[in-house]
Amino acid sequence: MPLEIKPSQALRLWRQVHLDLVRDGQADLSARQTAILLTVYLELPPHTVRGLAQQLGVTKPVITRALDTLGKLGLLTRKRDEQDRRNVVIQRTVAGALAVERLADLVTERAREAGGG
Amino acid sequence: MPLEIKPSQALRLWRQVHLDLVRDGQADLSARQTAILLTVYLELPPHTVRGLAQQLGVTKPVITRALDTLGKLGLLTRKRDEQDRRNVVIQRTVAGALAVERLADLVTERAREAGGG
DNA sequence: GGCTAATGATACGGGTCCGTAACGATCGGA
DNA sequence: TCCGATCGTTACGGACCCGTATCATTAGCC
Repeated sequence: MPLEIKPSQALRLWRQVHLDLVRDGQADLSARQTAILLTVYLELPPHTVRGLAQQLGVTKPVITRALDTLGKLGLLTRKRDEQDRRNVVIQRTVAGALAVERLADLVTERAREAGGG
Repeated sequence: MPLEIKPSQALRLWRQVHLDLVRDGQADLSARQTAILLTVYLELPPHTVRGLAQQLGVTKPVITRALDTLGKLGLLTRKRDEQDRRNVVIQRTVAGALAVERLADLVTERAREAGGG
């Protein structure tokens, strides 16, 4: 069941949600950080720095730094992989799950309002 | 006609579009910059620094700096208001209009794919 | 043990952005 | 003309992020 949405609706939705995020005083995440956060919470674990770098098409330091920031915000954590101690596994947190859930509700609600255009 | 979308669909859509933006090597815009850009292109002119600051709930320097960056990227321009030379009018550009249009298409297409979940 | 390969983190110089405060330019009315 | 109000911008010290190159640690294999 495809999701029917017109370009004008899409833009209104995109704008309104971003306005909400800014006004709610949420952390001003960049597109990269948002992509990382949602990938960790939507895709099946395990998530590694290298894997994320490949998925986003960016270098590893970009991921490391984004994880620093997102970790500082409490949205996710890192843990050594005990099977292969070279790896670091990125894990979800309660605060991160709440933030993602809040975003989902925000988009859903704004989508309802953005109808008919 | 409201836009029916489930939270899980909303999140998949949000993630996929952000992934596309990152992978396409677009400028890594923050939520604030995106909100400003779309406001200028969706709302009726004229747009001023003060007006944008009020709409976003941020201070004026935040808008000035965002306009510096977005202007450097060619996504919009500033012009003195000749009626009241204290004011600066933010104007759209061809490159900006194209970028916004591309975003609209991106969201629309990904929405189609994000259906059924 | 010694080698290579792979992982994630760090160093570096440079750019951007933050919030607060101050600034110059401009308007409008006394 | 002068003076307060308003506009957008800039200064400041500090924090974050960039891309490239390099690093220490670990794994796996001989």
